[in-house]
Amino acid sequence: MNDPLSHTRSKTHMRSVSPPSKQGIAADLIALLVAVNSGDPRVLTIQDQHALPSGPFELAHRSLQSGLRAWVERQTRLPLGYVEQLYTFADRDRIGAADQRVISISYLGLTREQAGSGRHETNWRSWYGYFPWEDHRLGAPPMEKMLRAGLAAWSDEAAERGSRHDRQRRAAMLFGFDGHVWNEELVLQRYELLYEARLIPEALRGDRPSARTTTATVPGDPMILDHRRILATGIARLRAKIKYRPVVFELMPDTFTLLQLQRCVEALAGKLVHKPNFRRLIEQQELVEDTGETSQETGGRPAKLFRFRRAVLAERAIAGTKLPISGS
Amino acid sequence: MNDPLSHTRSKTHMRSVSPPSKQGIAADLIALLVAVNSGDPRVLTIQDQHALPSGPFELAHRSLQSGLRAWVERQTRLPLGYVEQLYTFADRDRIGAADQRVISISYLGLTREQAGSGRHETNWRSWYGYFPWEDHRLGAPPMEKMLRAGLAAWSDEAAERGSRHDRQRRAAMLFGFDGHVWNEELVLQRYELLYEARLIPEALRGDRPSARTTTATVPGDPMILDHRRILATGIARLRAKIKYRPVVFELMPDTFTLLQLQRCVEALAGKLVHKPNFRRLIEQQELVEDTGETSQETGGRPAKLFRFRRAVLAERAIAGTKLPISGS
DNA sequence: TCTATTATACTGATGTTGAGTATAAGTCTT
DNA sequence: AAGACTTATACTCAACATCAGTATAATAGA
Repeated sequence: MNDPLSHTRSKTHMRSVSPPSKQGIAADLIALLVAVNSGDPRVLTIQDQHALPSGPFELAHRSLQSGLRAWVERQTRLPLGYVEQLYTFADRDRIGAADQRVISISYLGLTREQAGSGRHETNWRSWYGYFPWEDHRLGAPPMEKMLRAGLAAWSDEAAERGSRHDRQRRAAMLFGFDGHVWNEELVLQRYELLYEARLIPEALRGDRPSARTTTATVPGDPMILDHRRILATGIARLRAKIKYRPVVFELMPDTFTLLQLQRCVEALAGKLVHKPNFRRLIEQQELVEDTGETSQETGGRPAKLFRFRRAVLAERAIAGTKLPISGS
Repeated sequence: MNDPLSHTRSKTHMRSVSPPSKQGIAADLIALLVAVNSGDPRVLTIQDQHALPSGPFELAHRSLQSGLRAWVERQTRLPLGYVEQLYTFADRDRIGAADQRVISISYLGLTREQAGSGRHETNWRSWYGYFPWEDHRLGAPPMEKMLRAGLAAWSDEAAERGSRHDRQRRAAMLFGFDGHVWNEELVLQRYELLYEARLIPEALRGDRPSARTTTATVPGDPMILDHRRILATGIARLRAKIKYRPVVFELMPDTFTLLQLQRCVEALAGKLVHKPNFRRLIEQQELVEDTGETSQETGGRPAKLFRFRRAVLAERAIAGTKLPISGS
């Protein structure tokens, strides 16, 4: 039998291992670091650049994740509790300039916002600054009217009646128009729809300057390259994950009240939850334990302070856990 | 602060865009193609090599996914319905040889097994040949005794009593020992535990020949590099996905009976489902429509032939769907 | 003392899920 | 041709989870 690792074999075979490409491709590790502060989910950006921090993947790194952990912790001194791979992108048309070619391997990391640590060129920004339409905690945001108008105009652009209907239906389903329910997990799909409808500044980058002003774009800060897409991917992933994995606690201080925990979940999910049900699930699943202390900074009756039961990470590192955010 | 990661730029900034690395890194696209045939979930391999087909990512490709689609469809002539990115690996210690460095971007594709199409150097193999312990359709497989013994021995190797207990607990939770429930989605975690316990041939590759024979490994065919890990990732993903997305139909012929559909789901999940409940959910969710025809090849009462209602892809491309496989 | 605010405990309706049973309509065996 | 066997299909019931609402407790501030 042939040695599958050898580089010298028949050309008619599908290859099991690639020989090193003639032209090497660069690989970047991109970090989406999330913290929650006073009801605001924030991401670490490079100051005034609207860019996510990134570093190259190098031969010295043992693995992708360890490479990421290494440079993030060294540069920011943030304690990275939870880290997971998000997605790998390499779209030629999505990075603005057509000549470079980079593979972007993005990671999501959860941490606590810490003042005065790490480099000062970095900044924590609310993710709703980039995605104002994703915050439904106070009901549909005011700017939704603009979204709706822009998407309606885009639908009307379609040539056939069938595809016009199709666009309308997709917009309605994703954004919860016309009696459709708002599903907070569809962050990426909504962003991609707006991109397709050219309501997102990033989508207009390839245009010639003369053509740029024809369409009005929607509120929400753009980012460099396809970083806003990575952010959308991360928000979607996190909103899905908090429902069945106890990852919220990575974002909480050591002790907290149940309302604080609830506010954190609501900040991430972008929608409010039913208080009694939230408490019931948290307690019934024994995710937290009483510290015996109380917090009087609530403005009302003092609240018990709880602490995450670290033991659950061992008990159900695997099996699962539920947070009460209505499924659909 | 020193930045050992940067080659060229100011030492005080985190970078937002990498300059092309001096030393290019090769990127491979690895395809995990799945089909189900007569109750057997199969993966496309390169003949006699126990390797997944792969191809290099090239500058000509518009995106990673389109690159993959292009060469898979060209080389195999398989209709790739559903394709999704699995994971990106680049672990130095997991590819056998320490000198090469490749980023592997793996994709999962669903298709129907077709005879005589494409290259003949390829082969469909049951995935349970690689993961015999994952098939619980007839209850726990006989080889589970070996697994259990091997894991027990590994637990006993631990120095402290605490880590001994920890190992035992992890093994029990993942494999469903001691009253723990079997969770079919934990394919990857189980594989990684066996790898850590050195019960998997792939884990012994770095060893010196003299040390190799000390441990007995567990049944199940090994694959080259870390391809078996990619397979584990794909099985896990698919087992999770069929529960809330109508992807099973990508694996079915145009018309089918409800029992055929059930057998397909069971083949993927590796466990049996309750027939009445399965039918109830399928019909109540209007995933299928009656063709008016019947199949008499059942051996009993003729069964109605159904067809997937393609409309649901538009209706809930997004919203979700449920298949009845007990959650935990 | 009254009011506003938050914490905490309980209740009922509704929906989902898991499991069991009964009947129908064919094939196969003798 | 009768009976056994196999598969299809329809229905029922209990357990449990989820959603929404209400009631009471304990603090701060007017």
